[in-house]
Amino acid sequence: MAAKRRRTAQQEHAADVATYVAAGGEESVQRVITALFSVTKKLDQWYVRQFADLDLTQGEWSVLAALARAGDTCLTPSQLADLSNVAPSSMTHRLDKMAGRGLLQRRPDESNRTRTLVSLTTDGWALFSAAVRESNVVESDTLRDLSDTERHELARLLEIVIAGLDDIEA
Amino acid sequence: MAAKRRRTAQQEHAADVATYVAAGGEESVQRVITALFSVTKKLDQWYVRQFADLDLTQGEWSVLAALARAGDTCLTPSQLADLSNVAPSSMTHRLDKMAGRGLLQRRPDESNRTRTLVSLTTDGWALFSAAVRESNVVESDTLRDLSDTERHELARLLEIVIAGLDDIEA
DNA sequence: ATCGAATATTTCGTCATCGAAGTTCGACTT
DNA sequence: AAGTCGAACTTCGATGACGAAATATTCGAT
Repeated sequence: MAAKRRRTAQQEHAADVATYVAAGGEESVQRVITALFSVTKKLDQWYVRQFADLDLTQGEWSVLAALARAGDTCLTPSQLADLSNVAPSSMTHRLDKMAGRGLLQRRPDESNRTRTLVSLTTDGWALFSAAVRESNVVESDTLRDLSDTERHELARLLEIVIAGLDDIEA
Repeated sequence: MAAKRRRTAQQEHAADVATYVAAGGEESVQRVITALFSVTKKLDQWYVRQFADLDLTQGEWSVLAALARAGDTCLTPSQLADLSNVAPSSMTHRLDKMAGRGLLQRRPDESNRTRTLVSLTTDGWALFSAAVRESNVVESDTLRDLSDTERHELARLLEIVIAGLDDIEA
């Protein structure tokens, strides 16, 4: 039962923020960033479990999702490596395995033969869809205490952040 | 210049959400979750770069941060593995390395000699503090388009989510 | 008191990932 | 038109992470 916990997640979170502030972080920044990672960390744990049912690692999922988001457009191994936050050399073996399972296919780019074009197979799309519907369950649970208005507001604020992300690294 | 991009991050994000919804996800859920991971993914990229300056991998950072958040309380390797989202067996070598660098120390627990207690050294605390101040820079940049009121609201909404996290897995 | 189950840590074999070097191809220069 | 530079992908050696088994200690039951 939840009442047995000595410290609630809220108190835990507040203490963590205090630690980062004491070490030199700004309060208004750390409060948001720490909360962000608390949520995604829990989500990551659940993804590992759920994807195991589908014989899918997080690395494979990131490839699957990147290709699905690209829609009809084929992607190159380099692009997939970028989108998956992984070294290009790591993508070779990962694509080998996934192609072996029939999730995707590689074909040479006719217009530029140094490139390889990767696209999802029907099985790949089916697995993507299954994974989305599975993960939507825990994601929905995660947000269950937020009203529709609050979800909308949360999305709006995060989208403001996203809009500014690409201009920062310059 | 930002105007050169064909699709803005906003449009990209909207298209991604549409893909997940088409695959069977709920719109109000996917809009939030997708945005969440967009932000943390970019942050992760920056952390890798910044921590490289301090000779720190993300795995080592998670150990450092967990010990710092624990404050005076010592943690066991198992607890650190849980908090870092890695297998307990992976923690052994990681602690070996960090102890070798003088960042932390291991000592046997007198009251239960199957346990080992890990705590930060002065050097460990110093590195933690340096890392927090470094990462606060990009984190602050990330939130630069949000007003104080908006940051507060964003933190508030995320904290609602956090408060419900522990009751879900049951 | 002793035996058995449970917990905490480490060791070991295997696989994934990384960075660097190698290979092949396209683009640009002269 | 040949040569050089750069880009894309792969191969290779080394490091890190995982799961299963081994070791050591505690707790509970007979």
